[in-house]
Amino acid sequence: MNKLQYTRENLADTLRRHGINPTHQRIEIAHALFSRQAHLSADQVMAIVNEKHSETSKATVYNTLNLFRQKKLVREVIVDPSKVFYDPNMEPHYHIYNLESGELTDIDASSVRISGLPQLPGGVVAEGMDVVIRVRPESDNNS
Amino acid sequence: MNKLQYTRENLADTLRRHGINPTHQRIEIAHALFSRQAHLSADQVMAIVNEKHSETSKATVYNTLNLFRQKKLVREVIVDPSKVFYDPNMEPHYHIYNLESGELTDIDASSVRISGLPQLPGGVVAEGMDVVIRVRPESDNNS
DNA sequence: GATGAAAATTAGACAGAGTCCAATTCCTAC
DNA sequence: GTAGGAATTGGACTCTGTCTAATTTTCATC
Ligand SMILES: [Mn+2]
Ligand SMILES: [Mn+2]
Ligand SMILES: [Zn+2]
Ligand SMILES: [Zn+2]
Repeated sequence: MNKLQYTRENLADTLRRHGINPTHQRIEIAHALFSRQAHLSADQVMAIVNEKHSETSKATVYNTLNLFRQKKLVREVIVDPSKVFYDPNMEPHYHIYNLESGELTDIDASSVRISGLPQLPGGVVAEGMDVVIRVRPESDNNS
Repeated sequence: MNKLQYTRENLADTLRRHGINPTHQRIEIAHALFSRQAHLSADQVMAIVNEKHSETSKATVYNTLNLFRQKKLVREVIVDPSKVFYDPNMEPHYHIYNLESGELTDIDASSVRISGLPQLPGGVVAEGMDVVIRVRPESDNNS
């Protein structure tokens, strides 16, 4: 499925293919997301990118993640009311969200069949569908 | 479907049935949500409850909405990264979210059929499933 | 009706995510 | 190497939501 290594060179090409000028900061942010194939918050991206030596500002992290989203290089996952997650997996897929741990897991969409959705109201076009299964550890009476 | 009027008296009974002590503030907050049958943010609830004369603090609005959620009187809808919506409709249903206007519309779940979802990982139990169709006005190249 | 304890409410300080802006730095084309 | 547009930066700012200690309300018991 993932044919190529996430080297800086390959990532720069990917950025160019998405119409994004591949700067040093942008490549590092892309590397953080793609090499891990994980759902990361802006804060987590910031920490990863600056762990060796500080080199990318908060403003740039937010600017870049929004740019990536606009250019459809990553998608946003809105499940935690306190922060957005960024997902480098653009294949159609759904999520399991553990309310206790905050852990976010992918569900492959190819096996899932959804039918009976109504017509959309006029004048709008669907941009995507999010499916989130909220789960809790067994026998947990809280929150 | 909604057999009874949302009078303060009936709402007080509903609160009691959910194990919630029906105080003046809690009844007003319930009334804001149920009489409108709308998806409201904490801020909107606050504005409605205080529009005649200020009588409910921000802390109480947040406390009460969280209490209602715990007691399963309302549900949270997480679609806007900047705020949570509270939904008095506890019937299984899904949502259409207009990314441009922020408008949130219900989709009746009874006609929707979802199959092929994988087994949940062990040790967790599903608390619910959220389905959100993100839409945009036709021919809108932005955001 | 007074008394006291538990429950609820409150103002305002606080925290964290995300945005904005003006100043600086970086790239690229000449 | 110069000019100009693009990108980055620190830090102030906004907004949603939480926390806390003080006050008010509720309610059972005398
Ligand atoms: Mn570096
Ligand atoms: Mn009133
Ligand atoms: Zn994912
Ligand atoms: Zn709804």
